[in-house]
Amino acid sequence: MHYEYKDLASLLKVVAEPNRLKILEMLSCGEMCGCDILAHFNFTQPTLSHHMSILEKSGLVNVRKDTKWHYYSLNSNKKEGLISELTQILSKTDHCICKDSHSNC
Amino acid sequence: MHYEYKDLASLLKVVAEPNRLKILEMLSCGEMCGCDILAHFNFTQPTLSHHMSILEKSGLVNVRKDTKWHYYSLNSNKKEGLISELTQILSKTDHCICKDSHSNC
DNA sequence: CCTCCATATAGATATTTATCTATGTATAAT
DNA sequence: ATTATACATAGATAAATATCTATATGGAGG
Repeated sequence: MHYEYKDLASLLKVVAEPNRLKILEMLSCGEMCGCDILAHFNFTQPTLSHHMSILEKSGLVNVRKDTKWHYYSLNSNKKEGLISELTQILSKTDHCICKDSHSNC
Repeated sequence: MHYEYKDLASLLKVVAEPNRLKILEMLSCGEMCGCDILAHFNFTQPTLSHHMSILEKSGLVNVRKDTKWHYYSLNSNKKEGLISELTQILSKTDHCICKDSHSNC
């Protein structure tokens, strides 16, 4: 299995969760602190902490810590990288994976 | 929770799996039958059947059944819809979700 | 110093899911 | 007819994960 599939799939998994999608959409408008994000959801604070940790580790979201508050923002480069990688892998290219194989496809 | 998040997240979940990503990349070159797809993987035939069923149900992949063989192909409309929805939800828009809320974001 | 507030961590639980083996079904070929 | 091939289904299992309650940490303000 090529690494690119695993890496892209991991990043897609981060995005493939309704609450995290909504968080990312909110952050597309500009940075927000955790407590303001939390106000838009029904789940508890530890659950938000869990989601923010996943978003942070993925690189899709940056954090700026100002004393008590953590301000989260979207990492545009990572976002664009995700979209372009997904677009590319789903598009017909000159280098077709099937042509490398011994299989008769 | 808005339906759009759940629906888009479901579709992203289909794509957020390394083997399915590879299958989709293979299908971007043109249609293939199951047995030829299987030749590119280490898992068993029932596992491929499971993945193809998920891809089919999501609408990302179409099937043409010719007697013994099932020929799978990428549904370009669905693919483009996925990419455009993801792009849109991650982009700054006039209608910001935060501006609808009573929260002070 | 004590109390609120923002966030993180620990630990438990229920659900989802990717995989396997075993088996069924349907078509093709000999 | 019997055998081989392509695919699906059933049932089991192990791993991942989204959520909760309870608790810890650390800064702000009285």
